[in-house]
Amino acid sequence: MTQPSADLPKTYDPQEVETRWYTFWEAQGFFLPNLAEQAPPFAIMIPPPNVTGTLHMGHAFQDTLMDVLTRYHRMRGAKTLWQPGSDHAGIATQMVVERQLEQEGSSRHDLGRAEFINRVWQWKETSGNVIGTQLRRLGASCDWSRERFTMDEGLSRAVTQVFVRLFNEDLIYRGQRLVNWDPVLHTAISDLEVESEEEDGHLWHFRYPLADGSDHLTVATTRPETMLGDQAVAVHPEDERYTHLVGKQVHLPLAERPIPVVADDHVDPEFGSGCVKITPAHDFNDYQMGQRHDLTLLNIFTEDARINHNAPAAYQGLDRFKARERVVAEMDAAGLLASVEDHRLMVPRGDRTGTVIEPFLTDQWFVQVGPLARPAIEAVERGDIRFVPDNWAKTYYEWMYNLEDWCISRQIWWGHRVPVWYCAECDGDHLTLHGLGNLGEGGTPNQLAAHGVALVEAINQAEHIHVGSNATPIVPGTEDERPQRCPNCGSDKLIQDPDVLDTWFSSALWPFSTLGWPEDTEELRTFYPTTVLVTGFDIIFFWVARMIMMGCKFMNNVPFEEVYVHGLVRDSEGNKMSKSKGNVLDPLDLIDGIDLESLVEKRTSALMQPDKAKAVETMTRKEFPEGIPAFGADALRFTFASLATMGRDIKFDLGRIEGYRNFSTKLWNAARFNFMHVSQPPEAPAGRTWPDRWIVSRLQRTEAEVADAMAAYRFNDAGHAVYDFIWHAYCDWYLELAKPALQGDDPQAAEGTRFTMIRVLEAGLRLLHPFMPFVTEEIWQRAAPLAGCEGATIMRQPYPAADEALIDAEAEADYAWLEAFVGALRSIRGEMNINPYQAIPVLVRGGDERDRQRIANHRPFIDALARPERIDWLGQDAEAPQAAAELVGELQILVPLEGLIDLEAELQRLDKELEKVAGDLAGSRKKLGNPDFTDKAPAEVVAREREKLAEFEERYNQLRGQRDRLSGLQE
RNA sequence: GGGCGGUUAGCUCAGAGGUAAGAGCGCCGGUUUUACACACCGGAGGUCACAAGUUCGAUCCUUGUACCGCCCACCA
Repeated sequence: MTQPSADLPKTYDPQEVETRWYTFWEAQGFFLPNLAEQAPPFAIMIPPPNVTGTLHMGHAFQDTLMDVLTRYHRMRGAKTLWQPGSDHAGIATQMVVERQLEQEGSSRHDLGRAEFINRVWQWKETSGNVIGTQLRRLGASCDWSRERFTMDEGLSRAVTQVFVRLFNEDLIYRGQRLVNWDPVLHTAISDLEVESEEEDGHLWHFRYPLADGSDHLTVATTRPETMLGDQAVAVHPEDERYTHLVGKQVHLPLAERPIPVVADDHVDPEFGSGCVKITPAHDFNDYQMGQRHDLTLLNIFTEDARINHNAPAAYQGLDRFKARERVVAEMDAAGLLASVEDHRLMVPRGDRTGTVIEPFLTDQWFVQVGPLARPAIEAVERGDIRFVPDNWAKTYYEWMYNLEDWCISRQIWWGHRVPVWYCAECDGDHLTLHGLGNLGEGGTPNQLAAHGVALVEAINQAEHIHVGSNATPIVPGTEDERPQRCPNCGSDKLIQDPDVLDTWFSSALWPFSTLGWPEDTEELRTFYPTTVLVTGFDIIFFWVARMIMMGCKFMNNVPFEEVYVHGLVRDSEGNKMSKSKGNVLDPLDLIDGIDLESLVEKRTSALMQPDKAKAVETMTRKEFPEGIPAFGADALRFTFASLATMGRDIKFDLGRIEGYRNFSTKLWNAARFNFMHVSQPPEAPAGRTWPDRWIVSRLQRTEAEVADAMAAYRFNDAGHAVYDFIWHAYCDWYLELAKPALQGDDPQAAEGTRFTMIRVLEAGLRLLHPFMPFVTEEIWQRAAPLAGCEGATIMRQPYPAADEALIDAEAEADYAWLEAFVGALRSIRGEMNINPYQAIPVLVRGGDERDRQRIANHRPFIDALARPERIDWLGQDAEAPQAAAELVGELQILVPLEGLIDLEAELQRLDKELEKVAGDLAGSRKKLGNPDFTDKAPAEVVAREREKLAEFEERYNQLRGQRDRLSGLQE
């Protein structure tokens, strides 16, 4: 068993403590749920980070919230699973490894498919999943024994199952469609992976001559190069300028072929000339119009967006942007360029490569989402899934009602390969094998056979296989991994579809695939549906919606009951953090610290535009002149929890984390104080003093507050309640109130105080543990035995729950009185600049019997906290000396001025106070003078207002009298 | 074009139809007291973006305006 050091240093050193405890927890298996336990389940699936990724602030934020929830529910007795894992991140990972190969002067094509995939696995084993280590540093209490990877055998089987079942239900189909094509990656991507930004461009106006040479039409385009694929010119059917031309032909320049003029509602007569060129194979709108008018789909691009053989010879092989220049130049030369104007337009770019995406005509696999969407929408409507905050449900509906079919095939190598085969014999003409190495150039199976090439060998060697639209898919039977023979001809020469599935296809299954589906496992029965999903709004469409669809489809139940949607972590200026902007903070640097030079180096090395390095450096040096100190994981976690307010982005500033680092130190020192006074378990006292009863009462209130806040995912409120309790109630007041007894000469009183002091500390540690797991464990290990607790770890102790019976109104009233009394004296001291250690004589007057008793009973506390020299009662009519005065209820507290206080200063102070009370008084009178208020407002509100008025009046008169006496004496 | 969110103390943010709007940081003044200067004590600081409406009462509800931000959408 790990033990905290016997002599606690003055300041808490998180680094050593944190790693020590994490190792212990993990080794002891404290993170694993006990399936045999009779307890309600609580499960959270981690949104699987990319295996290529490192922990950024967004992760750290999100994972902190998940861990707070996990630890909280675990301590509350739930059978708790936080399921960790990572995502194979097809495109991202493939890019990482390809970049490596590039540095070695190689490429994936040099390696071939099988070898390349090998290489990726190798990379994954050695350097993948850095995040796992980082999560541990953060304190994440995931069940690492159940860690999953989306390409694990089990998860891959789930992918195949899902694909085959959807395919057999016609919910997955293959089709030739216009898709978003990334010419750098040579793959299709989904709509969601395209990010459109407004950019500066031009609008070119071209003249297309009529075929009969009589006139011309002017069309406007932002993409001149696509004209090589134009199939028509469209005008609005009611546009009188052009109706007579509909049905005629224009001559398409450069391509030198005739195309028709068609009429279509979609054309906006107000825009440009009111004529639109139609390129059905290269624009989504034009594709639609092409369908309506039965136009040919003429593709003029290659896979890397060069001009292909369908265009005039002079253009073939040209890059799209070069082709654009050339088209413009030639049109201009031919006198057909009418004008050019500047134009802002939305440019679609790939979210990974940043390259301009092309609408491109290819064969792809799609999920028909309509039938899947309906139950998923209903699940949220019915309340089976609740979004927190609930406005996100609207965003969800909005998207779900407008779903387009989901393109799930990707032309990359790293990922789950589409579980579809084709028969080389039956489909001998529809399959083309490319890059066969020494077997030759390639060709269809039939052609290869004609040349005497062994098909199986060719299949194995093919670097790329093209599957024609008419090929017949063969999918595995439900239990099989792959079909052995063609069901049609019995041939075993089957060729697998070359595409892999969108990464999100497998992540959509995460909530059940990680629990063992399609097997009916105990974990699945126990933890599905999971309790809550914690995620950012940015992946509601990518991931959340798809999990709901898949869960409803394959589990007949929602994947989670609640979705907590958090905001984005931004820098202190409110900018999105990004490496290319050089404004990122690494959560690990906040935990362990980093010196300025390293920080500057780190931030300037990953810039997109290297010329910004100077600015980034200046900014960094200004913001972090001393670098970043090691705040510790606890401080970082508490900061995130405190900033986690509903549906709002958070700006991360160092002041906040510094404050919470201080909080951990504060707690540390409160513990040191305890250990100074408590060395063995104190005896339970026969009766408790009022400060003891008060702090216990206050603890119950805090516990209730935390429970309410946690139930509503109000992490900030929960954190604040604990903070306020520990710092302001326990440290500032309770420990100060404990000192007289601890240092006094009544051993029984001291023992009773020790008893309460250590037990409240212990409860406070448990209360705080989900937020600050490390420092609480470190202290708890030592405090627990003294507080009569047993156990190997705080993280498996029961979470403190409020006990109504321990709420003590009387003790709370005593405390409130004392706080006011002491506060009054401190305020006089503070404002009159009296040294805190100079004893001051105090006179009291007025008040009631209760006040008398309290002054007598609480005298030791008053002495300790306010240091009066003596307290004397003054008769109601007795002449008071010149004095500074405060009021506690009706009790007047006077501090004689003589030798202590400046009369002028006290008069000013009184005037200020009088002014304030006069304002309150007037407000209250006005309110009560309004018959509408007294008649219509609820009786209790009116009654409370009357009480208030009486108080104000009393207070005002007292202050007035004091002021008059003082100024009278002055004259 | 549609939708969503924001505007409260110098800064970062909480907040509820009804006392006198809060916290942390920062600021000002005081204190090295035997847990803690990463501390303690006292204090200053807000027309709750603007306008109208509902109400006995609005900073909170409604509508509108302004500014900021985000998401979605096919105007070439």
